[in-house]
Amino acid sequence: MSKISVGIYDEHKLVQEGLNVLLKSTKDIEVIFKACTRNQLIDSLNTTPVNVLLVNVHNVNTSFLNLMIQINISFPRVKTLILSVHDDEEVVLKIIKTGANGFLAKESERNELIEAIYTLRNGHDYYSESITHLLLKRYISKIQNEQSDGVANLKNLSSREIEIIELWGNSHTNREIADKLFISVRTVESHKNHIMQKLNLKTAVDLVKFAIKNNIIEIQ
Amino acid sequence: MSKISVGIYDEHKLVQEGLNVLLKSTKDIEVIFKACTRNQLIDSLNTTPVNVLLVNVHNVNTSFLNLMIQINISFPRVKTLILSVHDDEEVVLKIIKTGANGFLAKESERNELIEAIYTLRNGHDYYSESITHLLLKRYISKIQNEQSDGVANLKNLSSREIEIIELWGNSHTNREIADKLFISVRTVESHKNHIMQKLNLKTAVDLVKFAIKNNIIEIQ
DNA sequence: GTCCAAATTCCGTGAATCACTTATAACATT
DNA sequence: AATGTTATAAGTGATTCACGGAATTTGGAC
Repeated sequence: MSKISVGIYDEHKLVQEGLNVLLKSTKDIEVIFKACTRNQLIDSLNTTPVNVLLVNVHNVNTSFLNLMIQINISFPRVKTLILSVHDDEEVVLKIIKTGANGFLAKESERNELIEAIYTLRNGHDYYSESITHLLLKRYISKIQNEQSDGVANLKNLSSREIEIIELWGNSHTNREIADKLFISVRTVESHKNHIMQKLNLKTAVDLVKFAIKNNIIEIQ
Repeated sequence: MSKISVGIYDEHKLVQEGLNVLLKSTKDIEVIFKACTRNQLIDSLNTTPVNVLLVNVHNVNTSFLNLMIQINISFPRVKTLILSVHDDEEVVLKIIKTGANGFLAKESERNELIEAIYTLRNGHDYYSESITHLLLKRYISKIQNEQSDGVANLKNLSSREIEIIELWGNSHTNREIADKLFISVRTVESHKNHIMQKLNLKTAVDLVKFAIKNNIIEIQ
């Protein structure tokens, strides 16, 4: 197997050099370029689209995120490995959303860096343990809350009211609902009004959102 | 620290006994009851709400999932640890959604079982490695796809039309949208009509669903 | 430049829905 | 008996929908 080509992007020259030294002693890895600015980085990638791009991010702002999105779209074969001291959920999520293939948290050491680079070259993603924990925690609480929300907030609504939202949420008009339930259109309206009051919603759009969030209706 | 009380639920007597033997030799763990049927299980939990409930699931069907939901709601302090040979994403997700606190895949061994029980008793969740990988993979692809999905289906809509849906989807009335964009209410209506035609949608509810699916609007 | 298709703007009309209020009977809770 | 919730229904005026037509602008294609 040929060597793994790596590019380094870091705005701090010194840190960049440090990373370079860390990698230099591994003979399967070859650092092809080191970039300090965005233009340098794009230029370097255009001439040599490396296997793995090591990105050390200091400030996670919109322009950085856009840069990452651009790179991941323009150079899909270049695997991006993020190095960041930021480990709060929001930031990590934002970065991963840009399409990053790996993420090393601040406690990662040299051997983990090497391992991550190998993993990325082999086509897999690598996230260091604290990051996976973070994501998992969030994901699990997310999918579990989908459920419990679906039970909790609904307790205020009567079964008839839920029935109305279900039908309406499945694209039936008030007329159709009324016919189906053998009640008048006005009653259907009344039920909906009560629901809106109970849930303190402004528009019909809000009600649809609520119904989706609480698994009363589905997005097909 | 007092012993960890454990309940075992397994429909197969033999397997149940096997689990019991595995735990018996650990002196910090005390198996309080073993249940074969749902009624037995509920009764046992009512008399002794154990620290950890070990559930070996054979068939993941709706009635099992409902049982788990019921238990996790009725006995929030009982931590449920799922044992399952099923490791396909759908099944695992369904089970975790019931509120399970831990999940051991088929390749887990005795020491992992013990570790998981300790972890649960200490108030944390435990998911064996293959499960965390599964979930992470799904989650990451999910949050990364949120990005690209938002671009695709919209190509038929003009930018003005998208603007309209965005505002409308964020709970603005036609009147508000008209004022904001300095156009008449009728124009707003026209745009929405065009959109409905283009996308072949029946009701406003459908449009909300479309907008959510395509990340034009968010469920907060 | 000319022409065409699409985008954007606006309106008419009648039906449907919304927002807010009132009201009654049934039923459960206290 | 008093109170509260639910399900039902309606009045009224404002808003929105559904369907139609139409004028103006804009961006390409020829």
